[in-house]
Amino acid sequence: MIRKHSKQRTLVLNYMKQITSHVSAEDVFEALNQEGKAISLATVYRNLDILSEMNEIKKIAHPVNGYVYDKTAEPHYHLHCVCCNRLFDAPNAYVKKLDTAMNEQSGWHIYSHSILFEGVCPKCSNKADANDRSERF
Amino acid sequence: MIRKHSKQRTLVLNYMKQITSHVSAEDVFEALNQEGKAISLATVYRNLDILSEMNEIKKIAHPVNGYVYDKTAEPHYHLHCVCCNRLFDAPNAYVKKLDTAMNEQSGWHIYSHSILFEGVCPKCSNKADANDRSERF
DNA sequence: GTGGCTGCAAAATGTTTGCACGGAT
DNA sequence: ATCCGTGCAAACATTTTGCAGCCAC
Repeated sequence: MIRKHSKQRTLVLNYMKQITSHVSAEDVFEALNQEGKAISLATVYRNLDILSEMNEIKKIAHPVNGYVYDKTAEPHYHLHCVCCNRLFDAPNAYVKKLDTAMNEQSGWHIYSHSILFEGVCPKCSNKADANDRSERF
Repeated sequence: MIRKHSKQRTLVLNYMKQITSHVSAEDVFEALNQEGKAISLATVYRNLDILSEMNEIKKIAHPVNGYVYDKTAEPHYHLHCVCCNRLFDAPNAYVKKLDTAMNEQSGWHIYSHSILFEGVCPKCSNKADANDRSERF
């Protein structure tokens, strides 16, 4: 389908390229409106999906909070904090050879893979320690 | 919380232990009722969550179809067919050392990880080939 | 008898869709 | 002029919740 330029799609894309974490459609909707940029929630949903399709961003299934969008479509890995449920990018590089290996091993045509680490982020670890301490006294 | 035995939870657990793929709550609901085992959808949801909590099964975010449940809580890897959207277990073993490595690299307390391979399953590859062929003639 | 578990229906949540209008090409 | 994109509200799919009665302990 031939896509036309639209002010709203540009708003969404610019917002996505500037964020550092991972956002829901609702997040984008609220952030843009807070900035005074009027846009409807349905349009945010539509454009996030279109931008995913255009490989500008990536839609990912959050382990507990529905779908979130990633500022890039480049494959990389994630850390999920089971305590605060936030999602972070992992610091290591993408291991492309896992794809070719799985390709041969499974008989599938593999495009890419993603790794999701489950754990507790430093912030929540500290909070837990503080709680442990306070519980002891 | 103290858990009491219930006929319905046993039904759900038995069903989960016997399946080979990955199922939604709706799937479990329909399958059990088809077998003549009366159970309500809300109870299926409740028990799937309880069983996850008890580490008998695992709730996973399907990349496109909401949540599905895995017959085991043992960490392992998955293959997702972007064509038919079915989810399969990967044939390779869990690499525990990825967790310790990420632990050191990130400063997080890592529990486990999962790898999701994206690709096209053999069945869909064949279908696509057939289509290509038919389109040519 | 207490308190968890169930079915049912209602509610809540998250996302998509139909439609008439406005804007890009 | 065409037809894609928008806002709005309604529709929709999925999951959760409140409640009264039932059942396990």
